[in-house]
Amino acid sequence: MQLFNSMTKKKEAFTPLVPGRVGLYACGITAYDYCHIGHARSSVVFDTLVRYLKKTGNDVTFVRNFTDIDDKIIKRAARENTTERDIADTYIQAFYEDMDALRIERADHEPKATEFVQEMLDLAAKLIEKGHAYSTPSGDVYFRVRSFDGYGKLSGRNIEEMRSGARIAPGEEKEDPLDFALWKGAKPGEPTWESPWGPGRPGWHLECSAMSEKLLGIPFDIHGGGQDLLFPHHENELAQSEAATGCEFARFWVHNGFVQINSEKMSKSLGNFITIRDIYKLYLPEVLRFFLLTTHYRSPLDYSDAALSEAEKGIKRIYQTLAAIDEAASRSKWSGTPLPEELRKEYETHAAAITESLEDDLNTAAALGHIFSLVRLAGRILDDKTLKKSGQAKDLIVEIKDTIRGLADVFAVFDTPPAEFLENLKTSRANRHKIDPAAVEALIQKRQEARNAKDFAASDAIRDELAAMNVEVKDTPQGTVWDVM
RNA sequence: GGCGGCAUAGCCAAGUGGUAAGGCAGAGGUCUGCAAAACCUCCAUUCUCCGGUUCAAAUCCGGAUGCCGCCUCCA
Repeated sequence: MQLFNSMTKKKEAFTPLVPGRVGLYACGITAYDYCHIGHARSSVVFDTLVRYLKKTGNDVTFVRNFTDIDDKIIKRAARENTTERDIADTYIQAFYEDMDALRIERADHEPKATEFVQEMLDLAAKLIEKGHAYSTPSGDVYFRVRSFDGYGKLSGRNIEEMRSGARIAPGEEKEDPLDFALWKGAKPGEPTWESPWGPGRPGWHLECSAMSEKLLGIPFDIHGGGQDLLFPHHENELAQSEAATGCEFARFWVHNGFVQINSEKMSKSLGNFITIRDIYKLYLPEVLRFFLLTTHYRSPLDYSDAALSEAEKGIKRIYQTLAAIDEAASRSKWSGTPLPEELRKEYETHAAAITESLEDDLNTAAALGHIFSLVRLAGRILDDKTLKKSGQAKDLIVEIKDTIRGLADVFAVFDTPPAEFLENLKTSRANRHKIDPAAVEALIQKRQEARNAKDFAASDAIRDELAAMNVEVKDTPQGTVWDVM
């Protein structure tokens, strides 16, 4: 497949180092708070990529780490008068709850930084030995940025330009403002580990270098993460690993775009921070996942209630078609009316285009476009009085259904039984609008009585009343049913 | 200030040289007591603007304008 490589800034044909085996490392969360929509996006992007690589025949080893020791965790533990371990465990647990609902598969390895302290110490020692790092009197260890020629090659910066902006903070014993910490000497009240340089704790960048090398070996195929990690995190990881080993670190760098709120970056200071669990209160997880797939993974994605609700309508339509196909296909007698060749061709064109879209830098947005085209094709057949009785046409719509549902192993949507999805959606929407089903049923009963009496003025008035509650009524041959708008 | 990205219909969005996918909204139709839902059909001679390259450009090059991100922790 073609994959955009942040290192070269262009799409390249992706082929694993060892044919049929892919090693992928994605930076996971720092466990100090609930996951937000941005984490959801990043997780969905790499989950989808892993699923696609597996589907196309690769044996994938996927590593996603947890940062369980860092400034923010320490701060929160202090504020809540508990341990760093407790904070990390709490939010790792929350991560699993949120991500399981989003159908994010567990990674093959989910290392925690604190489990790899020895590997980090070894790596730091190796860097010191090679002259790429140095320790300071207060027990810090810094990476000597200027000692590594390739520094800046990933993020497209050069050292001289960066130097002008960098400053050495008071109390830091850096040789150069650009140097970054591999190891931080102990400060009062912080958890520490023993090291050759005295007690302290690991710097953030070091963990990913140590864990990826240990679990995947270097070089590995794909390193992923959010666009914001490109600099300094990934640049620093690369410098550490390549300086220490002398060989290439990661062959492909894949970065997902940001989720924005009203075209602005989401941040706590702006007060536009949206957690995944906040969204689940209003929308089904499957709707969120579908929404995240409607935009190409490298583009910025603007989150809004309106956008999510639009996505909800879209996926509802797909499920309604799947349900309609099931129902149509359940009849037992079929005519011999032949299926027009061009309809079959249309199906094949779109079905092939779905695969081509995914092959092209995991373009889920384009793939979804073709899925909708298949939905419309099925709708046309279902709408045709002659064709809907044709055995050949039935075969095609069933094939359309199987194609869409078959995509579930990559998209991780579309494989809920349609009736169940539609029912869940109704419940989700009813909750969102605070609709009391019993009250609705009572009104519908009243309306039915009016209708039976042919008192349409009264029945329409009740319908208006329901509409004001966001309830829509549908009079079907099987009786009146309702749904939430 | 340095580096980078983006600009496609009312809104969202795909599209890296061959003549504008798809979704939502909207309009018309089928159905219906009337509706709704569903389904069908229609809906950008044009891709922020100005130049250039080319037989051919939304797509490449140069310039302008606007928006955004990174450069400090961040998915």
